[in-house]
Amino acid sequence: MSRYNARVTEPKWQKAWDEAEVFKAERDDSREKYYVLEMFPYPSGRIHIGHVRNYTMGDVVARFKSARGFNVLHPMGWDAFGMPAENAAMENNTHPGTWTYKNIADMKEQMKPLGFSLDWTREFATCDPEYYGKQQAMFIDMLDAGLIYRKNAVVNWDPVDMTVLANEQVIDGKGWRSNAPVERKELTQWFFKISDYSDELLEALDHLSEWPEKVRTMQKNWIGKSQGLQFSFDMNGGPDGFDKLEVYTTRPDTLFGASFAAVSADHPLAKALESDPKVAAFNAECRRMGTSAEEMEKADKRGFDTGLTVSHPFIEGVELPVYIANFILMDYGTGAIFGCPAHDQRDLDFARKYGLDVKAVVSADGENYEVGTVAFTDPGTIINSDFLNGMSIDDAKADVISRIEAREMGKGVTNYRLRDWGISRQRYWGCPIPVIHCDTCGIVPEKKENLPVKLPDDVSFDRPGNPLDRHETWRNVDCPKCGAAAKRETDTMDTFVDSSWYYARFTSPNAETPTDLAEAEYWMNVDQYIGGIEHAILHLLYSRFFARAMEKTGHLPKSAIEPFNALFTQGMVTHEFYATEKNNRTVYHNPSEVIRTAEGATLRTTGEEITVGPIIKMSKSKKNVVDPEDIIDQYGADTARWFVMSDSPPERDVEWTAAGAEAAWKHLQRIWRMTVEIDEGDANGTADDALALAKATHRAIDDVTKGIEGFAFNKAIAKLYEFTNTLQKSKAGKADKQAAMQVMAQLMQPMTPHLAEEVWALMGGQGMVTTAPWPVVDPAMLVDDTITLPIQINGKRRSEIKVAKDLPKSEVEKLALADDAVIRALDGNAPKKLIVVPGRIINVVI
RNA sequence: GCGGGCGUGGUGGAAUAGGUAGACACGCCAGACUUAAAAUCUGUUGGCCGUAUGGCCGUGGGGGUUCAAGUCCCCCCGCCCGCACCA
Repeated sequence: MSRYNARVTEPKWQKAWDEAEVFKAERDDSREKYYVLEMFPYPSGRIHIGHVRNYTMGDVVARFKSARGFNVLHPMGWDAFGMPAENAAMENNTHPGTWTYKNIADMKEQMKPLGFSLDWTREFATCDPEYYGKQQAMFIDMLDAGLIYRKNAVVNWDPVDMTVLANEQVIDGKGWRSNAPVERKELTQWFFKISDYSDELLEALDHLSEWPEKVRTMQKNWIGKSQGLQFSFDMNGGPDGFDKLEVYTTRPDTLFGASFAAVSADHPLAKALESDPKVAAFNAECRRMGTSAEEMEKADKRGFDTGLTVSHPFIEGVELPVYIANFILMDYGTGAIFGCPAHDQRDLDFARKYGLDVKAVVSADGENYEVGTVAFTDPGTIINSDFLNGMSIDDAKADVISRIEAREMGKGVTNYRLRDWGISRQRYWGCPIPVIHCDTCGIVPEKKENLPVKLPDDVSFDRPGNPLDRHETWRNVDCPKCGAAAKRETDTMDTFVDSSWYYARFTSPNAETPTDLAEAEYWMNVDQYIGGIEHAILHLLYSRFFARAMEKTGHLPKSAIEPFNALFTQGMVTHEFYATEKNNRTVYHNPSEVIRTAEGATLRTTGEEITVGPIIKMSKSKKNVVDPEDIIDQYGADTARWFVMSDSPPERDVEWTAAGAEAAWKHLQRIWRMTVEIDEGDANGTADDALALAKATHRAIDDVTKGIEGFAFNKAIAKLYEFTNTLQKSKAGKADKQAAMQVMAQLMQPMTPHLAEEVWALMGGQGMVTTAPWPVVDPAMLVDDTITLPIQINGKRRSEIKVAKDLPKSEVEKLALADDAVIRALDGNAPKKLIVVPGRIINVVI
């Protein structure tokens, strides 16, 4: 019996597809298009089994839609700018570009054998000058359109390396290389005005019906629309220019419970008080935390009593102390708050720590009570609040706002948590911001005909900091406007900018302009976008904004402002990890170095005992990565593809196990064996068997189609297993089995295209299965005349009866009461209740 | 800390709209084939009690609604993702 040899078969079919150019996408206005896109990878150098899963999902959809007659666009490219290239440059003394393009070549080499239906003619990398030059052109247009501006913002500053650090490079408040405590430093930075679109981005979420609810909720919360009150307290004893303190609150109803006011350490007031060394020291301490919100919120609540007070607007003679506090974000609201400890947990923690009053002003039952360690944040009635007493929270909010407005102390405002998008990066390996700073003309965009502003190649990474800053010939240019000596902007763009429009570039990857509107009109939107849940907020929100900004500047049609029609977020691939201890240091081992048994694990080379760690996301640092190349070498691409699609639902994490891969391989071998057996098999069979097989075939078509359409690939595969079992046991004749096996090949094609081609060819299929139309289900073949109804007695399943599909309810009741188990249970009595759910279940209540 | 999600046999998981919990697969066990092993095929397999008909218990834990709860409601626990300069 011939064994299926993936190593020979897979390259053969890949060559055939290439030669027939079956995956090349071309605009054809007479055909309906379908655009499938997986989030493009960062070229780290190795593909990862997580990539295989991501791209296989996209490939299944692409191949399925293609079989369904759509004109499919399924492109691939590289998210190629970013810090790892610079880190590699520092470590290995290579140029980031050399490193990146080598990685791209390596990864492409690893992806090709997987047989994805990708149109490689559209490939690009975001670090190609042809790509980032178009991005610069759009930057200039967006600057003209008022979508970009400059303002001061804080960055993590490493005082030893004299460089800006990313949040992930700050570890416990220290620089990752220098180990020096980081400082917060203000720099003038470039921003996209995403906040202009806060409300629109929020409203439009409601129409993204094919996005996961959880992603929409996360974005909604991120945008964080709130109705609140912005008003000024009169301040007592403040420094010059600080006779007022402006605060923002979403709980004006709790104003009578206020017991303190607090400002951020970055607030102008806090800075103005820094002549006091104690204030300066406290502020410096707060600023030592790095810039991430997470760090600030996790830190112990701490405050500094400034000795200043503010007057309560409604309670004569009451003054509240003003603190500088480490948990107030300067970026949200006004950077200053009033604290009502009874009804906000952070304020309560703070108040308990500093011995401030805690007065309940909202009560569930209208009665007064003592607040313990948990703030009361539920709805209720206002108490202890003078003219607000007895009101609901909403009425009290409205009342306080109107009174404050009447006294001209402030006003009700709509506030958003969403901040403008800071895109300045003080780094080399990114898209240069195409502007020039001229002493006379100010900020002048580069002339479009001079684009791209290319990154200079002659740079060194032997010292920290941005090489562009010290590159004199690159930096010193003539002002495009007046011709005087001027300086180029040395900040480059956040890599999120690169990934905010690549989907649009794929529709016309060689256009002289950023997009070709006719192509964009035809191919946009992305019909199915697939990627990791970790991108739920930033990448997806930025892309939604950027599409709008592109539309405003004429680079996308109006119809494409919401670029992703459907979104699917897939889970990670996980694996247990292996560790040994050496000299008190943990050493991690790759799964390929390990012999794993049911009891434990040993090192392949030395037989040393190994600790088996929990199942976690595959990561380089824990070395628990499985190399797809090894899997392909051992079993072939189809096995890898089949395995990552089977078992786990795609939105959930999947654990890579050697046993699972082995099982996938066995199944594919079994399919091939069956194919050969059918080919060599008996022509004779009965009509009954033929009908049963045909029914099973149509059942399989229906199930697999629904499975793929619903992104339930694991269920589609389970149905294919069932169909395989049925087909193997079938006594139908050769022609009938061949027909069934052809359908099997068609249904398997999206998952295991190479094997499917081979099966299709041997079973006499016309042409390639990759280009064959999807099989059509005959609904008449799905119908069964009789159904089995379970009988419950008091809610527990005790028996079952077979009845005709459309037997009337009264007849079903009679049959149920005649059932042995029911007669026994009733013991001559009448049932209390008899519930018949047609087609579903019978429940006899005794 | 805040926001979002997930939790079902030994394992991965299935279960339209509240209606048979455990489809399908792995593993285990038993059998067939084989000198033997591998491969393959067949069968069994949630736990406990029972020779058996059968009974009880079971979807992270606790409570509730219902004729009926994995599914709905309340409380709790554990794990994962994000938190704006990682990509």
